[in-house]
Amino acid sequence: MADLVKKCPECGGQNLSWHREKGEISCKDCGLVIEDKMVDFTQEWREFDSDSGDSKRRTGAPMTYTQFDQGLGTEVGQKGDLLKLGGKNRDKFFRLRKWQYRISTAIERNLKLALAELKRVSSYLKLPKSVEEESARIYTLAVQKGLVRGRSMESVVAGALYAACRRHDVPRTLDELSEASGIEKKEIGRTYRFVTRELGITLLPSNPADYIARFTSALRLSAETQSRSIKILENAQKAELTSGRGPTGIAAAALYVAALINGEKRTQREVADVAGVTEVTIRNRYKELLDELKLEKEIKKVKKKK
DNA sequence: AAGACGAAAGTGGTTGA
DNA sequence: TCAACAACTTTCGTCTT
Repeated sequence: MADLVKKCPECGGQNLSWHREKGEISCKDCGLVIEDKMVDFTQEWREFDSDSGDSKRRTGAPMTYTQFDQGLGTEVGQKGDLLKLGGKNRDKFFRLRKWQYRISTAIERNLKLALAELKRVSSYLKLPKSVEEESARIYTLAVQKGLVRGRSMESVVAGALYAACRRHDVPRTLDELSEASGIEKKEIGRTYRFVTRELGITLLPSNPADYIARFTSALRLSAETQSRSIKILENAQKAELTSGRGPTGIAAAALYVAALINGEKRTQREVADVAGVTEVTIRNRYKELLDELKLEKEIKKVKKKK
């Protein structure tokens, strides 16, 4: 990480120091802070015993990403340092401080606004705190990488939230994000893809099963139907019906079939609405499910009971 | 009359030359 | 950069309950 920057852009000196605790790289010659508010992302996977723990662990005081500067603000030059410098250097120092100030306040102002927006959307969707933190982290990274330039702040916020939801296995559909944030669906999708690619965040395609719980309660179906649909999903995955398809469509179809079998019929329209897909998609998935999983018998059984 | 079904044409995004 | 392509949607007509 430290080797990304080898020379000080201001004075050309190579005497850089990396303060891990402060999260910054600065030049020891002229005092310019080159990288600010960096975060050490590498992970130590093991902690051998409680003694080595303290030295391996990289977290210090609690740091939260939902505070706009994470409590890690940096300023160029303290009073004490200035007194040691001669006139010429002192001028330089003031210039640098002004410059740095401008940049950091711009970023911080942006972050402050963005995090307010993020909190608003997050509470609208009733997302857990962990997701909010995660998305704030993603957004902060995006800002530092300059990924927000040319994009609206709101859309990047929405994209970060979407990514964080996926990471925490509490997926919300793009439609829901879109409704909560007022950003167009495709715009969210676009920034989401862009941001995750640029930040190297890899995400598994979301699992249809993660949607089931929410859909079940939205349709007020029984717990049996829910577990039934999850079984159907498992079989569908074995039959390789799930790859390449939209996870919401699969989840919706599985739930629809399960409801049918358990005699809690919902119309395709109802299921389609809560899942955010069309009836047609449900029909297609539904048909595939019947073909591959031999569920016809079970459905007929229910029909006979009538 | 409402829901289920299927065909056909359109949309936005990915992929591979 | 463009064209082919897959998944999904929209729309609409027909069949079933």
